[in-house]
Order: sequence, then C-alpha cells, then structure tokens
Amino acid sequence: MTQDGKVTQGNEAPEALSIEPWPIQRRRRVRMSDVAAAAGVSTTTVSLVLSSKAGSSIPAATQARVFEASRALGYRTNTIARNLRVQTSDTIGLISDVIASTPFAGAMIHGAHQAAAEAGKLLMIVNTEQNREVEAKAIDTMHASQVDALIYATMYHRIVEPPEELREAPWVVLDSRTEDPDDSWVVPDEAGGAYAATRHLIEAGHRRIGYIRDANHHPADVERVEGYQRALAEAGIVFDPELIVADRNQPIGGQEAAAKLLQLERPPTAIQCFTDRMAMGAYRAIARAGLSIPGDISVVGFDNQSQIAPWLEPPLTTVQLPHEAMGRWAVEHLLRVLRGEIDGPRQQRMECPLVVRESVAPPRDKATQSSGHMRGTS
Amino acid sequence: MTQDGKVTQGNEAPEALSIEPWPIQRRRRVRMSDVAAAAGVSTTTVSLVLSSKAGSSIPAATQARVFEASRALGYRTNTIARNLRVQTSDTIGLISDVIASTPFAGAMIHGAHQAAAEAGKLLMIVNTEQNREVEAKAIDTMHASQVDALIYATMYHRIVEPPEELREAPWVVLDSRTEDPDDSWVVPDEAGGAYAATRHLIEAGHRRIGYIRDANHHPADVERVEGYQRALAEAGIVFDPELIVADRNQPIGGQEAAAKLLQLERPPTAIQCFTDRMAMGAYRAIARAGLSIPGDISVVGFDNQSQIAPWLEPPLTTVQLPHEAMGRWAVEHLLRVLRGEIDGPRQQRMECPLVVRESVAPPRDKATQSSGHMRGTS
DNA sequence: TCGAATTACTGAATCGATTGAGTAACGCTG
DNA sequence: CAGCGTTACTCAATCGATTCAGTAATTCGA
Repeated sequence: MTQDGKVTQGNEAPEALSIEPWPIQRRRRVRMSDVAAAAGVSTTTVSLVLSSKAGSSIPAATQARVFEASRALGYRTNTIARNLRVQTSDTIGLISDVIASTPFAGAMIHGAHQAAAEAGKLLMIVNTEQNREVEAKAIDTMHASQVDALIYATMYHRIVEPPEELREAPWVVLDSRTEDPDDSWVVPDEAGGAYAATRHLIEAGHRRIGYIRDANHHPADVERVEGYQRALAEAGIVFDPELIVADRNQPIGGQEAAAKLLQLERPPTAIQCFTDRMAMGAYRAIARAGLSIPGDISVVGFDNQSQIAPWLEPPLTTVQLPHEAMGRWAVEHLLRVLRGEIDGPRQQRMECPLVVRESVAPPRDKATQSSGHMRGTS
Repeated sequence: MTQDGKVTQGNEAPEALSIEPWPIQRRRRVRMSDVAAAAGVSTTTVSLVLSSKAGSSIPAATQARVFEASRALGYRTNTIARNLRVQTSDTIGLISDVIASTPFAGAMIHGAHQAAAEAGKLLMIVNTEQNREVEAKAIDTMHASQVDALIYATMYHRIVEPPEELREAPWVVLDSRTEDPDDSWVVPDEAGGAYAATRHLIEAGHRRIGYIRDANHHPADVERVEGYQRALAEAGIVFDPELIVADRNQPIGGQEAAAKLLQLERPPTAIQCFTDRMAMGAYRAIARAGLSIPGDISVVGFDNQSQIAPWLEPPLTTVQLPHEAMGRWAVEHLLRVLRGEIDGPRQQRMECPLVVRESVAPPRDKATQSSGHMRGTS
C-alpha cells in the first residue's frame, strides 16, 4: 500500500453491464474476491479451500463458509486467469487434415476426447483441409493458447512429415507415421488385421483366396497385402500372384476386380477386399455371376464401416479399424509424457479386431474335407 | 517503484528451462517485453504496432524496428494473457450430444469451423454422450473459459429443452428446435426437401407414389411426410393412405416396407423413402420382386449419405441434408448477435437440395402419356 | 515568438487466480 | 513465563498483454 490514499481499487464491481433489450443478460461475473468478501476471508483462503489442495490448515468451519459463499454467489473460477498464472491451459491440441468427409474422424476424435476428459483436459480441434499454410497458422494459434501438447492427426494411414513448428511441445502423430525414429505415432496394425481375416478364411477351409487390393499402394494397402501373404505362408499355401487384383478403392473398383477373379480358370472360393466399399462391389459382381455369398463364395472386407458392413446382405465379416482406440492412445501417450513417465518416443500399432458376421462359410467343394474346424473360430 | 532497490524483477528470463533428455525443448517463451527491449521501445508501442490498431502515430521506421525484432525473436502473443485483459476468449463453444457414430457430425462441425475461422474465432467442441450431467459440466467449463457464445448441437432433428446454464451467453440450437419462441435455432427444411423429391417424381410422370416413413414419428419424419403430401395435393393427386408404410429406419425396415408396397393390388410406380438407408433396403425388395430401377420402379431417398447414395446401383437420387450449411449458419448467427446486429431470436429452416442421380425415370406404363416434361427438371 | 496542436512515445494500472513469504494468536513445554 | 511450534490465516507479487492517462519534443499558425 502506498503513501497517498489512492490505491488500486479497480475491483469495485461495475454495474451488471447494461440492460440488453433481449434476454441475453450477461451478468457480471463473480470473482474470487467477491466470494472472499462474502465469506469474510482473503482470496488466498478461498483459493486454498476451493482447490482443496490445502490438506494444510483451514478449519472445517471456514471451509464451509467459503463453500457456502461460493455456491450462493454462483462462483466459477475464471480459467483464463488461472491459466495465465499457472502457465498452462490444460488443453491438448488436435490438428487434423480433414474433419469432415470421412466417417472415421468422429471415432478418432471421440477416443481422444474421452481420454482427455478423464484427465480433466480439454481438446482443442482445428482442421486444416490439407492446406500447409492453414496448418502452420493453426499450430501457431495452438501454441499461442499454451496447449500442453499436440496431436497431428490424419484421416488415413500414410507417411507424413509434420511441420517443424509442432516440436515446441510434446506431440504425436495419429493415424499416420513419420520416417524419423525419434517421433511418436500410432497407426492401425493393418498387417495384423489382414492376417486375422485371411486366417479366418483359411480356418473355414479356403485355400484359394482372392485378394482385391487398392491400386494406390500406400502403407495401408501394402501392409494389408503383407498380412494376407503371411497368413497364406503360415498355412503352407503357395501364393498365386494371379489371385491378387488391384483397382480403385470404390464399390465399382471392387466389382470389376471381383469379376476378374471370378473369370479365372481356377477362380477363388473366397475373396478378401482392401475395404468394405470394395467388398460392396464384390457382392455385386458375385450376384451378377449368379453365385451366392457365402454359399459359393466367401467375402471379407476391412474397415467395418458402420454404414456399410452390417447392412450388406449377408452382413459382411470384416476387420475393425481401431480409430477410437488410437485417439485414446494418442492422448494417453501425451499425458504420460507430460507427467514425465516416458523418456523416449513410442510407436504403436493398434490391433484391428476381426468382426465376424455372415459372409464366410466353408467352401462348397471342400465342405466335407475341411469339416472339424471352421466358422466362429476367432 | 519503491524506496528500497528491491523492485519487481520477475521478468528476468529464467534459463531456457532445463535440458530434457529427449528432444522436447520447451524453450522459454518470448514476451512482448523482450521484443520491446530489442526494438528499444516500450511494450505499449509494441502492442500498438503489432495490433496495428494505431493508425495513430507510430512512424514507419519504428514500426519496422518492432516488426523486425518480433520476427527475429519469434514472438507470438500469449493468447491467455491477452484474453484475460480483454475479457474475451474469441471462442465459440459447441456442445454436441454425439460426435461419433454419425457421419453427419463431421459436416456440421466442419461448417461451424469454417465460419468461425473466417471470423478469427476458435471452436471449442465438447461432446456429452447424451448425459445431462456431463452436459452441465461441459457448459460450466465453457463459461469458465469465457466462451463468447454457445452452440447446442444435436445429431438429428428433434425437440430439445436445453439446460438453463446455457443462457449466460448468446446461444443457438443446431439441428433441433426448442418450443420457446424466444430461442434461436436452425434445422433442415425437411418438408421442403421431401416436397422437392416428390415433385421430382411427379414431374417424371408418376402419380402413384409410395412413401416409406419411419415408425418413430419424430419431427424429421412428420415434416417429410407433410412435404410429400403437399406435393401430391398441389399436383391434384388424391392421397391414398395405403401408399404410406411405416417401418424401422434401417435397410431391413425399408426392404420390408417396400415389399409390402409392391404387393398392393395397385402397386406404386415410384417409392420415396424416409432415408437412404431405407432406400437401400427398398432396392433389395425391388430386385427380389424381379423388377428393375428405374425402369420398373423409381426410387428416391433422403440424407444423401456419402457412403451409400452414390454407390447403390443405380446411384440414388436423394435429398441432401444441409449439415455444413447449418453449422455455418449457427456460427454466423452468433457472430451477428455478438456484433449487436440482431435484436431478437431467429429460427431458420435450411434448404435441403435435391441431388439427382439415376434412380428416377418415367413410369413404364405412362412413358408415352407424360413425355414432354421429365428428368433433370430440378 | 508564444501558445496550441500534433507527433511519438511511456508508465503503470488492469484483467483474476495462485502462491511464496510472512504474521498474529494460541497452546504447550520446561 | 520465555520460547517454540502450530494453526489460521493475509499480503502482495506474479503471469503477459492491453490501454488510459500522461509527457516531452516538435510543428505550425498567427
């Protein structure tokens, strides 16, 4: 307090600001000092009581007075002021290339959200439309709001090179990989998922299994093919290159590819597809050929797209992409880093579980020879 | 400044904090005072220059020095400090009941995002899983972070009663309505969309048009039926109640309902469906009946679900839900309120445009009589 | 050449919560 | 009853940018 009486006194409670004509009524916010005054204590005490971090020495009676005053006034701590003081925002930033236009984004964001909420953190989402400039600005904004950590999310599995600006805080790549072994990322275990699907077919008795791959050989495509081949190899089935056909990742692509497979001299008894969308096309080709699923041909997909897989006829056996789990893992990883529980990068491949529905059965011609172990194995 | 030399001096630049073993290197943040020192001016000047709101009186030379220093040091204004001072967060909160599990959420969020970004605002998204308690907490968190305004979003059109806490700041309901005429909301113009679809069928020459509605009579269902009936009435077609069948909003529901319509003594020549998912089932029923689309039966859907409508065979003519436009409208409405350009509530029904694909053609038996005006009209 | 106006800045209060340092009052021990 | 340790608080600095209220220096008109 200075010599002259004129001391700081800005906290005088300006009138509830204006009477707006239409009921928005932004009432003046209650400050901690208001609660302090009402309870007859200092703001320090209020802070101590409300954050209940003082196991220290506030008697129950005082605590009760503070809580009561706080409740009565409808006090809510001003997060902005708090954040400024404690130098954190309790927020994790999520930068994604495309929020809309993919049904998977929701699941990823949902998982991340859950994990963040459980830890009392917020998730701040910005999407960049694949625009490098927007991206830089977004990252800047995030840092300006003091995000504790950042998630760099993409909407399908590929190899990315995140911008330098990211590295100012702990960060992780979600649903893509980088090439630097010092970076952390989480991706679906594509190979494992495809392996499980192929194995499911093999266990049903199939030995001639067609595979429809994407004509774009990005990581997801390449790794799924690897899983398929590994399963064949383990079962002692010689890989026949003629059984792999590539096409566009669309129903029409799947349809054309499946048609080719069916026209082979020795057609497959089962067809595995890169995605559910391609499987949708395969269904059509099979129907056109006068064959039935799974009686004549078994089919498996990949992605477990909720708008497709359960609704095809018969419902499609497919592999689930673990978007929610990945979103959750990303946040949990960052929390661990923030707590100092981790001292190096982590790379995670998240399991893709097989979802068994009704599109797989033993092959017709081998139905007898392979009885004993089939269906519902996994 | 006090008598004894010991003055505030917290701003001394603590060492770049610690050397972490693993490259996270959170370098000390550059403050405005650092820039001021480097440029040889006061923080006031820096602030004035950087916010360039002083057309006032800073000579170009000084401005240049400030910009240069700022760039050289990599200065970025601390949003938290700024927000505390200016008493706003430049953030709009979006509370939604279900972010995941619906392919529409993305579009809505995307539209809102875009509009917010254009105005230099952030969007803070929280999802509540339809849990009233989580919802209250989320709203509290939002207010605690001083959001400028709030969006209460739901994932399909219904009647909601938003919690009282919402009303502390400007707010709007997105994709649902309330019953209070003082509230603002934006919903799809369901009736208009259905009307357009029915009209499209009528213009192709159909006069006996079946309609598959949802067995749950929520607003979307009721209003679409209204649109259908209005189009019939306008065209002077007597409404035949036997042509409306209700079932579950799933492919199987659509299939069963369509089958019923086809078994009528005088079956319809076209079938309009409550959703694309039901249309998907209708396609199957029509195929089972040995009929073709659109040769024997025309079909229209509703929703324009990206994972379904374009991929059916033939591609489905349907009505687009304006999720992105609604998200955008919600934010723009709030911005207008914040700028004081609006003095009362607004209720908006957003147009649902018809998306013409290939599932509609003139009815076979009337192909001659109605030639002249058909297809591609809208 | 004086005073007013303009230009080019700066000092310090301010937003609201947190927290390190401190103090008054009390009980207890020797 | 001096002195120490608790208990129960309070003071005021602090986070970093914004902005009101100045001030010193210069220009300009009369």
